[in-house]
Amino acid sequence: MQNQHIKISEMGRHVGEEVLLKGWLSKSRAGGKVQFLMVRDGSGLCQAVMEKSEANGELFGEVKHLGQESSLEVAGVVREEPRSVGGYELAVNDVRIVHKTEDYPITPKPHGPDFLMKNRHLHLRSRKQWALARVRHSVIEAIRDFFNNNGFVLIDTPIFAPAAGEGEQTLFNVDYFGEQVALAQTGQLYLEAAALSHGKVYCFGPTFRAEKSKTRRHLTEFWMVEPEIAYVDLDGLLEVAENFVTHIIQHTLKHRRDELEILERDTSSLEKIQVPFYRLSYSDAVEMLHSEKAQDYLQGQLKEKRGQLEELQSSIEQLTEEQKAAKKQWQKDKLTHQITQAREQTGELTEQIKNIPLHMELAKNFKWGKDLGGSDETIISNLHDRPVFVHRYPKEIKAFYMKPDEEDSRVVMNFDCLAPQGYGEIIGGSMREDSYEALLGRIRELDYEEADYQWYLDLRRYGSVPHGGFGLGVERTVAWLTGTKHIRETIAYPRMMGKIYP
RNA sequence: UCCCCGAUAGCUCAAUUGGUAGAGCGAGCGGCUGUUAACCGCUAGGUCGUAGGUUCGAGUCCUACUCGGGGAGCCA
Repeated sequence: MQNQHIKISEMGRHVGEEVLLKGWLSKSRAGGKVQFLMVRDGSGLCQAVMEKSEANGELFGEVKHLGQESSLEVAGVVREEPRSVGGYELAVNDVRIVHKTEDYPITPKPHGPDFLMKNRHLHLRSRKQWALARVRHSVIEAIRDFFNNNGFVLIDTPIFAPAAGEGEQTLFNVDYFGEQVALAQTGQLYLEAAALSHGKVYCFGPTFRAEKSKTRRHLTEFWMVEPEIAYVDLDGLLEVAENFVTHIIQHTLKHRRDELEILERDTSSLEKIQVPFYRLSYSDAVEMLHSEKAQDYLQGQLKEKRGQLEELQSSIEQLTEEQKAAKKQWQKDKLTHQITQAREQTGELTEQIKNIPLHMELAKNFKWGKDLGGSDETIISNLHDRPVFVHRYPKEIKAFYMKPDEEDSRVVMNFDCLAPQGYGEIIGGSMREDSYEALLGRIRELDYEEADYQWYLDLRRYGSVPHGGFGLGVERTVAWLTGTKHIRETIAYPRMMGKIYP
């Protein structure tokens, strides 16, 4: 074991050399005279091939009985091998067993989400979860780079917060030396204060929402980055936001190709994305929902889904035939599994088909003044091939600190950014009310506790300037970039309603 | 909070109209020189989520509860 220890990702540079890999056995296939060990070491995956010889007979037998996820060190010669993952493999000379694992719970077969979440601490080792974590890492790297390289100063805002930022019902309450405080839902108010010191600032950390939402888009603890800029207007904010999102995409595409491929993400829709994004006022969005175009789109969807359903049903019939004809038991089971899956998809499609007329009704009858629902957002984002900014929402459905539009006092100067392909809202932002009187009026109108907001009002007493900012949800962004259906896989230890272990 | 679906072996799932619990994978043992969800043979593995009810008889029907999945509302 004198060989140089290298990472699997570096194997291409060591062809023909004797090296040492240190890692874990992710899978193995044993033959009588040769066995294939799939080794992972955190940097990648490598097939190590061990041939039985007179000298290594005992070791060969021992390695053969190693359980999945045993940890080991493997010495051998790197060689090119097109049949192997990554194009290289290791011809094994020696193996040192570090730890023998027995009965590893997660097998290379399908598992249910509940089981995987209960074994999240082990699930993190699986290939897709590994890839997902690395994409997340790069997304966060891109976020930090963008702000650090564009003159923003990082400000860490508190997690114990005395007053509600928005929506008082969704707070997690904490006992703070006998006083009831809440876990922060946003750092924004504190950030506004800091923006008046530095001009451009951002905060980045976890935020907490006690929303009782059990959907694929919600967590109770999620990471949000929030920039805040002094002397900016709404157009300026939109420009920052679109440059920011584009930077994240390009950075990820540049550094995480392999991971996106493991995740089977079709990157072509991401490659296309460039500035400027579409800009649509709320009022125009409402009109779009009422338009022929929206109805046509939904009709098209209906037709497409029905086609898919028919296709699925005929494939189920075919699979059933095949299953009857299958001789081997394992073939039958494989087909049974496929049929089960197809049936599940059928159920999903049927549900979607059932919902489309409902969505058509919702869109057609959408009343100005209401908030956009999930289906409305999906319609709007799917009518565009790039992200869409929807701006200037009705004042009544938005937070107290948002600044009304001078040209139309019914709406505020805010915006949401809708990611394509129905991944929903990834950004929410606004211009902030900078007039003392107007802000105080709003606080009184909504019957908030005036005393709690004195420091916030101070910002309008002393050198108030036009300012604004936005927040981007990391998990939703990662879900979109990776094409992950459920947000719970985009963070190592998801916190959701009723889920706190491990 | 509301609506829909589900809970059977370690895992993924079967079990006809209610009639004494099955398979694959995984695990163990053996066989096989290159496997890509390998393959072949054998072995072990179960309080059918919990509690009650209907019935001669309940995994299957009914009620309540618990847990999970999907969605609505709300949101990033």
